[in-house]
Amino acid sequence: MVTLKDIAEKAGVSSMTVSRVMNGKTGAVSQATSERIRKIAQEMGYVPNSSARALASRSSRLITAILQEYDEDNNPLEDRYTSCFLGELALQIKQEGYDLMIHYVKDYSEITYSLKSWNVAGAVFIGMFDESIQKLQEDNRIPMIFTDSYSSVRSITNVGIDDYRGGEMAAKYFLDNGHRNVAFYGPEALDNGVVMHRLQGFVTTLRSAGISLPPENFLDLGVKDLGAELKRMCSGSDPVTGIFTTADKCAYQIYSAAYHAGIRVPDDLSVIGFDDLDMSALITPPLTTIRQDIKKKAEIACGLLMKNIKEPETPAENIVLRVELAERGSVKNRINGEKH
Amino acid sequence: MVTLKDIAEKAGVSSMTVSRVMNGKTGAVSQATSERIRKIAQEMGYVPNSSARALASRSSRLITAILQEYDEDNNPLEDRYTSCFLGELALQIKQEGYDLMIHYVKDYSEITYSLKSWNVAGAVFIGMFDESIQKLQEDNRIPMIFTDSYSSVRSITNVGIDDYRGGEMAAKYFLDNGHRNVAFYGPEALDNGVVMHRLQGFVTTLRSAGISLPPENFLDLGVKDLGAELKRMCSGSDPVTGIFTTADKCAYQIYSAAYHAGIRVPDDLSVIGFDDLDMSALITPPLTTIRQDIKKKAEIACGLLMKNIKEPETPAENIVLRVELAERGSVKNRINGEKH
DNA sequence: TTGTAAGCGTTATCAA
DNA sequence: TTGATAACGCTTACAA
Repeated sequence: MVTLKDIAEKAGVSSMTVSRVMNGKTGAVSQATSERIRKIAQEMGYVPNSSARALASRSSRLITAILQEYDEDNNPLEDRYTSCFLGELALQIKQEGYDLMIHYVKDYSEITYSLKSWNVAGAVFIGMFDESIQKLQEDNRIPMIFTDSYSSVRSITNVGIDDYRGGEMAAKYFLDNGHRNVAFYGPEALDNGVVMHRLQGFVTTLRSAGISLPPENFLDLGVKDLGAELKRMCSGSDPVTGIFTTADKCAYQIYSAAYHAGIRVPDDLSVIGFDDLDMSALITPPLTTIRQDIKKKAEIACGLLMKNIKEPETPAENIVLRVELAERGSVKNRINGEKH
Repeated sequence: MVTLKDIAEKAGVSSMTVSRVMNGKTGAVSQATSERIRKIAQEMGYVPNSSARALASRSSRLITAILQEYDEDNNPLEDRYTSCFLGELALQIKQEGYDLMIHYVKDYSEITYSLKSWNVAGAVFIGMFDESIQKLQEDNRIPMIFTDSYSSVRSITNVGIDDYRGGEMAAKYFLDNGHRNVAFYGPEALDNGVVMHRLQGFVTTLRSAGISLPPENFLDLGVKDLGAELKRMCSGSDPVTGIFTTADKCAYQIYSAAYHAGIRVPDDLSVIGFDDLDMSALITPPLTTIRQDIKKKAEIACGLLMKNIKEPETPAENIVLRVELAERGSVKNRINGEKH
């Protein structure tokens, strides 16, 4: 391993001088020595020891991404939304010259560990951490960026989207296309800020058009036989004609279940998703969905993080990104028969 | 920040004693002191400083996953195969008590940095690194696990699958179902060991049945208008009836292009994919594909890594996992008309 | 069973 | 513009 000292000896200077050069503290070192040292370091294949750096400077150029580890069969990175976000984050963080660790955490002690153990410069939280936020802030003074949080704690920096508006748009689109009996498919809403707001936007908009969602039109993610439920809904004298779901990946499940149950999308059942994953444009029929810009979210998360690292006194801010309707082919217009 | 020294003072012992306790070097410390120290550490919220540890012990409980950064529009983690592998790897590595960094790398110097800078205990390479392997091994003495490598360097530890066999199975399945004119869709094969072997297995099997793949039946990933190409192939006096592709995600593209071109899968065109991503069972028709066990691959990669960390003299081994045919609904039997 | 001393590679601080 | 020295928090090696 090549150290500062090795280079210093070869160059006939002190290791401090080398340190200054390696850190680009030019202006403090003469042009000539600087050049010479840089060259020697290059030749010897010097790579700075980040551990030593972190120890001596009490901070590191290291960011940790904290993901919630639901359970062992449900890996966060198997979720396309999450992997897409993390991928973009990784790219951005690299561009800023930082390194990235990923930490799956199950409980509070694991979060603490991941924050303190490596003297990380900052952290990005991916997933639901609303309950821990208060304590997290008291216990740590490092910049933390949350995503999609609806925590009541005002002093956190968060990047999210307008979930309520997304639900609104979906409802409005169903209404505009002549759907009067619609359903919802998603996780039980109350334990998740994001889902709850999407659902609220959806339900409220329907209600103001005089339409209510009866309990039997709520399909839980854990439902045993989705196809059978769909069949039940889509039959009878007043069949459900449209279903809104809280994530595109759930829409894919609906497509599959519908196919096997002999229900045609969108002729028998229209579907609106949420996220606009790249797959959504590829499936048949292409999925009409509420689009959010995941990459932009990651970009902003990284930007906020850097800002907070450089200026620790930056006030907390909550950024809400827009959503938009990606109009494709999974909703049937029941007025003129067209498919969007 | 709570340090060993803080705990030591509170407990009235030396920091070495605390260190021993924290590292579970029980047997070297009396039961009583051990208990007491553990309790104090707990109360004070002690978290070991990994940087200091790494520095002092010249090794860290840190693994780096090295991913190839193709270009900025093509993030490795957007690839479902990669994110699935990495997700499982993250889980496994956590279970072993190690931390995980991810490094996107573009050139050799970036690999070197990611290996040396943090004194990592080991590295897992995801993607193609065949050219660098030789130099990598000379420059570094840490355990390195490669995946899907067809490097000619014999002394590397690798986990891969039987790509050739996968191609073989696809060809055989087409033949068994009465397809005589088939095509291939994938990246230009020569620059990628995995693709090349899949293709070879495919082509060789066809050839021994007296069938050859004319150049116009090779579709490049970069083709401008996939739908038009498909249309061209599927028309004429001797239309292509089946297409094999090197990854499920490419099969999805085929589905989409076929749909828009008015080509029915599998009635007009049968499709066989590779990987068996979770989406493949969900799309319509469900995709017949060559399945590989991505999670198992990650599990084995982690296992090999740990073995190499604990016993540095472990000889190199190349593990080849089986593939199998996931028979679903995207291949039509041209003999009896059934769809698999 | 416990402690002392030295040192890991770097940076902060102060002095020259 | 440069260098000496003392940390940073921990572990290794050895001593008691």
